[in-house]
Formats: sequence, C-alpha cells, structure tokens
Amino acid sequence: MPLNSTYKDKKVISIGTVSELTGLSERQIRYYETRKLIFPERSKTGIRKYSFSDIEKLIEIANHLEEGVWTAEIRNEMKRRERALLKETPTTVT
Amino acid sequence: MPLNSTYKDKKVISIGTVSELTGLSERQIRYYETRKLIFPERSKTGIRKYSFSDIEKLIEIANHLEEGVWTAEIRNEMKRRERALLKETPTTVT
DNA sequence: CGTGTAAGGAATTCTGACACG
DNA sequence: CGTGTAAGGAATTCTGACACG
Repeated sequence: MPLNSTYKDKKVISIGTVSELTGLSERQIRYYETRKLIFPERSKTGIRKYSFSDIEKLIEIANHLEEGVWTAEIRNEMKRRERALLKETPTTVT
Repeated sequence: MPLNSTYKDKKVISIGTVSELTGLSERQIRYYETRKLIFPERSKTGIRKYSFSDIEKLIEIANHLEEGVWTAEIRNEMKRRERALLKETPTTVT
C-alpha cells in the first residue's frame, strides 16, 4: 500500500470538503486526529490536508463509534491490522 | 474514462493546492477556465474545486503554452482527442 | 469520552479592473 | 492573447475554552 500510492494517498483535501464527503463535523474530524486515528498533513500556514484514504478511514471510524467502540479501541485495531499487513505477502490487488 | 472514475475525477481540491501541485499561478488556472480548457466544480459558496485529472490537464496545457500554442488551439486538440476516444474500443488500461 | 458552540484572528478565494505587450 | 497585481469582500480554517454527560 505505501508503495502503491496513487492519488489515493495524496493529502490535498481540506477539512470542509472532508466534512461534506464523510458527513462528520469538523470538530469530530479534528478530534480523531488528537486521538491519533488520522494524520493529515499541514500546509505551510497550518491548514490541514487529507487524502482519500483518510476519508475512507474516517468512515470506518464513524461506523465503529456508532457501535459504541472507543477511539482507543479503534486505534488498537488499526495498529493490529497494520502489523498483519506487514507479514502478508503483497499479492493484494485493489 | 468517464465510467472508470475513481478518485482521479473527484473535484475536491481547491485552487491554492492546485497551484502548488502544478506550479501555475491561480491567475493562470482561472484564466484557462474562461478559455474553456478546464471545468472545475463549485462549492455552494462559489469556491472552485478541481480533480487530479484537472491537474494533469493543466500540466499539459502549460507545456503547450510554453511551446507557443494558443489556448484556442489547445482546446481544439482536446476536442479532437475526445472524439477519438469515443470511437476507440475501451481496451485502454491505466 | 466524544462533541457542540461562541470567539477572535489568520489564511484562502472570489470578482472586476487596470496594465503591458 | 496571456498574465501580473492591488482592492474589497466573503468564506474557510485554526486554536483554546466552556459545556454536557
């Protein structure tokens, strides 16, 4: 995934657009960042920039939260998943 | 292409970011729009939104202009190319 | 813990125009 | 024709804080 980065991982979308695309409030999106769930980049002047991957991640996060899962739990699960990906043979397509 | 739209065609990038990514001035980017070379969408409040496709197109436009081609010419060429694509069997990959 | 909101400031974008060549 | 710029206003984003549960 990190090597197969196309447009999906380019951080170019600002928070207002992300809010529209995900249905989440800007407050929520910023909060998940403090909880280490997403990692937007910043323009020189401090404006947050997100990728399409971030948007997908945010939607997952929202689903988990609706089910009552804590952000800390979500974070653990994401870490687990990343570790799994590292061991996996990179035969994953799309 | 219009059917195979992924993230590449989603209009979510604002002009400042497009300017950075292409190296063109905002003035130039807006001007090419008046010349019917690119067609950004607008947020409800009027902010222009571009796609990665638009960015690729802009880079092509810039190359043509450097060679002294007029915007009118570039526009004709783009039209020609679109017509060609319509006749083509969709075996195009990537 | 997760999220809403009002507050004040800084950065972004928009349009129409004057300018030059 | 293609592009720069100053001008004024509108929309966006940022942070830190108070609030509720």
